[in-house]
Amino acid sequence: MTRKKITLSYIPNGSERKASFKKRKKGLMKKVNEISTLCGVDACAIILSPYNHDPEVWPSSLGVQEVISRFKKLPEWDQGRKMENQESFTRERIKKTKEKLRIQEKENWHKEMTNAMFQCLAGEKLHNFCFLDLNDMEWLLDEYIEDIARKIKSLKKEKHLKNGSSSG
Amino acid sequence: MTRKKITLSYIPNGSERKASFKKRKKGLMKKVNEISTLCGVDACAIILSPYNHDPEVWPSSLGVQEVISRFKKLPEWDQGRKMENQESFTRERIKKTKEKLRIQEKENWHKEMTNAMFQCLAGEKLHNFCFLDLNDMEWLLDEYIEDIARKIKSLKKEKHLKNGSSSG
DNA sequence: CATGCTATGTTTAGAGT
DNA sequence: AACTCTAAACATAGCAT
Repeated sequence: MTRKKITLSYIPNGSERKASFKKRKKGLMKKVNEISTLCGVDACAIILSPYNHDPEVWPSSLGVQEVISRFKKLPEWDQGRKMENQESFTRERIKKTKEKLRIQEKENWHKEMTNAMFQCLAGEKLHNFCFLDLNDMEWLLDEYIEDIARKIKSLKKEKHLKNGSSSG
Repeated sequence: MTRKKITLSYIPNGSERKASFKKRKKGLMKKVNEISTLCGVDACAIILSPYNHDPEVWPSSLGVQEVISRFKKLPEWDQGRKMENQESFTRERIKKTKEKLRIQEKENWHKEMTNAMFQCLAGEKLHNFCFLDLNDMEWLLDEYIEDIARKIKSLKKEKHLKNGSSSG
């Protein structure tokens, strides 16, 4: 079998999650483009992900600025009205969000453990972790992992050189 | 046959376009919800359409405010950087946009004609039309149509009463 | 005009490279 | 890990009600 029915909940496996994100981001971008082209409406999407430190935006930065400014300008909007037709959706979302929260909390614990470990390795630079949010943390961790991988590699190389050429 | 391959261009027929919009809006909402749930990212979509006077927003007004404020706050973003990976997409979009523009211009002419007609019916209130954009115009027109429908209804009722009870 | 249906076009999970 | 492939899941155009 090549595909199972999706269950709408957080994908625990990191690389699986990233792969899914990449595919779905592309699909979403296409959809936003399609609805705006086919139906002649202004549409944009914004994604904040740990995979790109900057936000990812369609149809373009300028386009979004425009849509946002129109969104903010509308006098009748007033921070949360006209959501009646999204009400049921929102209600359902609350349930999902709570489930997500539980998973996040579990993950947070894991991250904290990992962070503690990394602090031992990377020193006091990490003390300002408390000022960053989770996405930034994950990004930062990736950076450190790469950094450490590089160090390991260079150490191996060094060892190899020592063993290979009998320097002494 | 029940379905043909879509050609990505503005749907000229109004009701067809609206139907497509409704379906695709729902689909887009689902997708935004899915990517944020499955991949644990913050995502939102904003649509400005002539079908709703207010912008339509996911996951919620507050959620969008949050995403927008984070989007605007990010110091490294700086109004248009990090768009390299969307560059080719944007280039293609320019072509589509030009085509869309031509169609819009045609539609605008039509709307102006219709507006002129309504001005004759609704009087000088409409003189400030020139200060509004097209979406607002359409919304306003809907309002006037409803208003006129109400008047017609009440006139009919009046006539009915006169005919029914022989009020001397 | 909205809603529901369904055949078919489109997306994407899982597996392979 | 990033890319390709493919079949199943999913979205939706066109039609019917």
